[in-house]
Amino acid sequence: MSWDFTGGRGGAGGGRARLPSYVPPHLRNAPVANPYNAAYGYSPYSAVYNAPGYGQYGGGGYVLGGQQDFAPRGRGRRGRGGQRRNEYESSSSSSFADAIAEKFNELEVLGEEEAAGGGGGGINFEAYDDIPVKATGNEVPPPVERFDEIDLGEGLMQNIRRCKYSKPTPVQKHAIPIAVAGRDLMACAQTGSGKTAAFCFPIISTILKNGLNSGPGGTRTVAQPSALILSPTRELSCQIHEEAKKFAFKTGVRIVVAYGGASIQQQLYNLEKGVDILVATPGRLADMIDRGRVSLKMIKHLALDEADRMLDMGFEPQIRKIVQQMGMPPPGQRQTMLFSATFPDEIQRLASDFLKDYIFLSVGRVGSSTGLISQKIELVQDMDKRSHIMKLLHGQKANGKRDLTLVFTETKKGADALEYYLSMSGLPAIAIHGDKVQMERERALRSFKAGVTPILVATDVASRGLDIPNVSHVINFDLPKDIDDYVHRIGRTGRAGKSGLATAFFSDQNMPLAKPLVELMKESNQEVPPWLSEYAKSSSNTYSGGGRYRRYGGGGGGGSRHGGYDDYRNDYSGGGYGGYGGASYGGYDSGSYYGDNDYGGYAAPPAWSGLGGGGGYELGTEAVVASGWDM
DNA sequence: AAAAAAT
Repeated sequence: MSWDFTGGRGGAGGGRARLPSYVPPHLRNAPVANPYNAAYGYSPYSAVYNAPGYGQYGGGGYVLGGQQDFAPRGRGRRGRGGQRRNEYESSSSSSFADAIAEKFNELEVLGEEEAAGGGGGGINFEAYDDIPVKATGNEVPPPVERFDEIDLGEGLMQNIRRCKYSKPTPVQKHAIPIAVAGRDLMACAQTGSGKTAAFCFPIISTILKNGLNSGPGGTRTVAQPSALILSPTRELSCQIHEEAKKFAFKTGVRIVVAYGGASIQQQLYNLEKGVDILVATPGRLADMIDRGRVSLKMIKHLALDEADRMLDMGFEPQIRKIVQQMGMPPPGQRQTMLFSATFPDEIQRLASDFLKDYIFLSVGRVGSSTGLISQKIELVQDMDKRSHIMKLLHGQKANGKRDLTLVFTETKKGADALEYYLSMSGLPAIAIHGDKVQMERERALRSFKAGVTPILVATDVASRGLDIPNVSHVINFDLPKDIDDYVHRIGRTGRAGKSGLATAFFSDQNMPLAKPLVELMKESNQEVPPWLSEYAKSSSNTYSGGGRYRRYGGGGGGGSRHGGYDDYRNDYSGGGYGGYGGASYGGYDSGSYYGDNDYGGYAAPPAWSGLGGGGGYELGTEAVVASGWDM
């Protein structure tokens, strides 16, 4: 349903080929800048963290390092991503190795600049001293403080150094030892906190230890990867692929990406050359399996990025099919790792089918302080949204900022319409959404990243995982129905230690979101507009969950609890979900699962202090890093 | 009344 104006608008396109969707005037007849060929744009944050470290580490569990009042709730919001750009397949590279080598050169140059510049960019790390960490499950492997505490293999270690990851991020400190131990893992960590590396390092390391597939692996035409990484969007799969290639540089580990909207022939050809790690979106993967070109029978590692999205209503059947009905070894015979910044209990429950004796890891900020992301909610009715966004954007223009602004709309049509409106009004905007052909999607993203069109109007296709440097402003032109989507959306800014602004237009349509939004803002110490608080109060009785778009059953009770973050196994007050034998900490009883508006009355922080000889350790506080971050 | 994901 993309628009096609090129044919009908005063001959604007001249004799050019018709494009399947509207091209803003400033992009017509001009080559799109190609940031990718020129610079990898990896930003170089050497991990500079003031790590107070864990508290003492005693016997059965961690002793708190501080932050005694940490309540086990909250969500992984607050992206502080390392900056890292995507590089899609670039036709200009003479060879793969050259291309990668170029990237590392870029890295090194940037790394020096960054080092000279002082790394922190003026960020006050003091404000981010406390990152609560929680890991539950049987016999949880203890975290590490440094990459070299674990034998990841020389090749990988070298790449880690090349990437200037001098120190693991908090999620990496915990997840890597767990994953290297071969354990299953469900991990919640902030947007931009280094999740990609957290699952890639152990996978690459293990593959190196166990020996690579010799030759093409499998037969010539049936690829048999030993690891599979699934993600919910094509662009995110690309990004993960790019990341993973850097980590596997010169190790011999082969990584191939497969997603829809691009030539399957090329992807199949890449697979034929051999693959150890396959990064894919679900549809294309299933297609390849159906064609008999990919077999999952040798899978030893399965990672789902944005796992809660992958298991939400629309996606879950596909994923279940791939994981359970297409030849993959069952849990216990493979390692399964799920990562996301948000993890509702309902989804955790679904996901537990895929896991065996897993560890639940939660690394995030609770009641996060001053906030790299400043959230503003404005009361703007639908009919006033356009004039309002014009005001905002013109204001930014006047500031002479060259920063990027990411605008979210609810629908694809809405994205196109807004792109058109902004473009017609002289603002350099471009849209990205799932009705565009892949090339246009990638072009839009490139053009945005390069600053050619510093305004990107997007649907939720761009809400998760994408690491786009320099997004200083996220505008929720339309608020999402689900608060988790809001969390992911605003997590596109405030990355790499920079501050970010998130502005939302709240209209009458958004009443059901009032309460969860207020809770979220309070948790992140944002100033809540009085009118919104009022809405939240009145809506809490009106909307008791179960809205049309409510993805997760929600049972009611104010409909405000938004799961995630806590191991649902400890949150369960009823009968047994077999097999979870007591090892975890003493389990705070999280109060009523249903019915309580305020996150259930967590019985209180001290509840875990008596962790007897069990497995789970608790909490440390750590400083945040501005590096190695993301995904 | 939605986005995404195969052709």
